[in-house]
Amino acid sequence: MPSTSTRRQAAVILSAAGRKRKAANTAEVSESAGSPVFTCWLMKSEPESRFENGIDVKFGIEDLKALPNQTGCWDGVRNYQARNFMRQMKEGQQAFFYHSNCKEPGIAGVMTIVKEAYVDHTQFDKKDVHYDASSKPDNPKWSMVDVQFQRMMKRFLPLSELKKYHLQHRANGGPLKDMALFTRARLSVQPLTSEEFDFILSLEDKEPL
DNA sequence: GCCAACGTTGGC
DNA sequence: GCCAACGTTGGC
Repeated sequence: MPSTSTRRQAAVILSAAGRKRKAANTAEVSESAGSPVFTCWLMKSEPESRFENGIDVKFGIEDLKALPNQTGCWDGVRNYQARNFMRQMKEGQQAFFYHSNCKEPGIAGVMTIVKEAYVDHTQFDKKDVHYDASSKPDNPKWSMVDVQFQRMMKRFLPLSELKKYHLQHRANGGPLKDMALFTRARLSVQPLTSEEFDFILSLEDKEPL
């Protein structure tokens, strides 16, 4: 969790350049730097086999759980915004493990960030699906973090249910009205406000909508 | 398998 | 720096 105290009401913040801009949402805003500080995350991965250049890209929450120490590196992110969010992650923060591109998409469990961003070695590996010929070892483009399995959700939270809440909250107000999963659909690593995170956790104890 | 949304690339 | 073409994501 962040060492600086946070404000949750602030919607207008000051960028480093000193220009006023609107925060993406009512996320936490740091006292000092003036950029939004996110503390919770959602990370997507595919739990079902799919072959890319002859290589299976399947990696579901069960695969993470099966690794030594239930810990693995989140490699292969090749999108700048997703990468930048990973670079903001701090050790000890929590992230939802989201299952995408599968029969039942949704949130499967919770993991912990156990190592902050470092060079993703797969960008230099010609055999890797996510090899990037344009990235040079003296100036690597892509980063990854290490994540550790924390727990399964008490019940799987399907995208369809989250979407119902999102639509409801968009109409009448509520914590999921701006959730990145819906407003930034293709982003594979996304920030959640603590309000979004806590609300989603509260759904575990509710009946499916 | 379809295709909408959207990020990236590259010509100009 | 614009923007059309292209490629990818990911729900359905």
